[in-house]
Amino acid sequence: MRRLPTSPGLDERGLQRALERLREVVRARGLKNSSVREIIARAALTYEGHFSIDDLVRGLRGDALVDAHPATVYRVLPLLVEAGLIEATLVSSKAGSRYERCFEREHHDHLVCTKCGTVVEFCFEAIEVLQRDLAERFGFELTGHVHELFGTCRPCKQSDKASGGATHGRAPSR
Amino acid sequence: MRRLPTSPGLDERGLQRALERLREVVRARGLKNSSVREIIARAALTYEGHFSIDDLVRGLRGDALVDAHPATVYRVLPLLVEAGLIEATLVSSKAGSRYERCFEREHHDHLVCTKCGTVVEFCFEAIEVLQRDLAERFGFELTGHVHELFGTCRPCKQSDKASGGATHGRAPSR
DNA sequence: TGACATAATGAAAACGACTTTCAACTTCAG
DNA sequence: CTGAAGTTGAAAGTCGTTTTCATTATGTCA
Ligand SMILES: [Mn+2]
Ligand SMILES: [Mn+2]
Ligand SMILES: [Zn+2]
Ligand SMILES: [Zn+2]
Repeated sequence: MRRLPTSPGLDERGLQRALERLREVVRARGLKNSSVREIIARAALTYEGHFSIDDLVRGLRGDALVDAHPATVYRVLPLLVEAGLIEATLVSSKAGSRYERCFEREHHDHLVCTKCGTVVEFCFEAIEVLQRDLAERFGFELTGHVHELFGTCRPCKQSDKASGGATHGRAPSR
Repeated sequence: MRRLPTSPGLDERGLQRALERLREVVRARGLKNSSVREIIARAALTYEGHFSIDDLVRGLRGDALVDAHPATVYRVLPLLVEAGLIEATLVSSKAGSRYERCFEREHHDHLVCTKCGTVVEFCFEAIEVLQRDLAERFGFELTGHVHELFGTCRPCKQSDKASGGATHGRAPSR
């Protein structure tokens, strides 16, 4: 059982490898290259942590790069998923989808504090193995899984006990 | 690792216990009793399997009982969740929420065939234990989790191989 | 180096699940 | 019984996401 360090954004060399992979998918699907798409891909790949579509759009504007239209971002993200650059994550949040880079990162799942929104990323091989066993037992070929744990982190537990409800830090992100 | 049998709807005695629990919550929250709410609760508790809000509304109409307005169902379901009668399930389906009875049923997670929609309900204590260990390791007090496995069931795998794409049974339920 | 076919884009409208508003209707304590 | 307060259906509103459509960008083939 290992906690993963916060993922830094991809560096320029990694970015090049990722964009190359994107271009392969674009070629394979008979699409055309587009600078806007690559700008969105760069923003997604260099984002540190989990992001919503809105985070990305705002980030683009903030970076003073050409800002892409939300509709375009909505169109591009599925392509980035197909290319294996990003993946949907924290799927059980009822408010909008969230994504994170998966390109050149290892698989992990999430432990979330429902009070303050803290997210711990972990990699637990024993559980992964049991999941595979289970799928095999039932004759399924496993293609993916969603595994999110919810609870109260230690700081939240303590401030709950002490002050009867005040939070210790940032508010839950939605 | 155990596969759960398909849950039959609750029988009349169980229904009475469940409604009693609902009435306790209603009382505790200073609400009033309502026949419509109990009709919706009955429909939810006797539904066999996983249901969407729409399934429930249609079921009510079909049973020739008083049909409740969708808005009312949307209002009542959270109360049933609070009372521990039902819970949200199959949360990663991007289309509307799904629920299932949890009152007098044991906890379980889901293995879903993404081709045909088949859902296998399983109970895997070893994984449950590891989840608790993990949360404790990181100082979290665990309150819940979402665990859904995705894959291809044996029939789908075989029809894929044989006919190059035809499904063996019903289509994926969204 | 065009010129054409076709993909990509922004803007706005449409969508769908869900929530809120509001007037009419129940429920229930006094 | 009566009134205060919760509940309901109907309709409007919200919000994330998708679709439509006119315009612009890309790439292939003269
Ligand atoms: Mn993550
Ligand atoms: Mn189930
Ligand atoms: Zn916390
Ligand atoms: Zn199947």
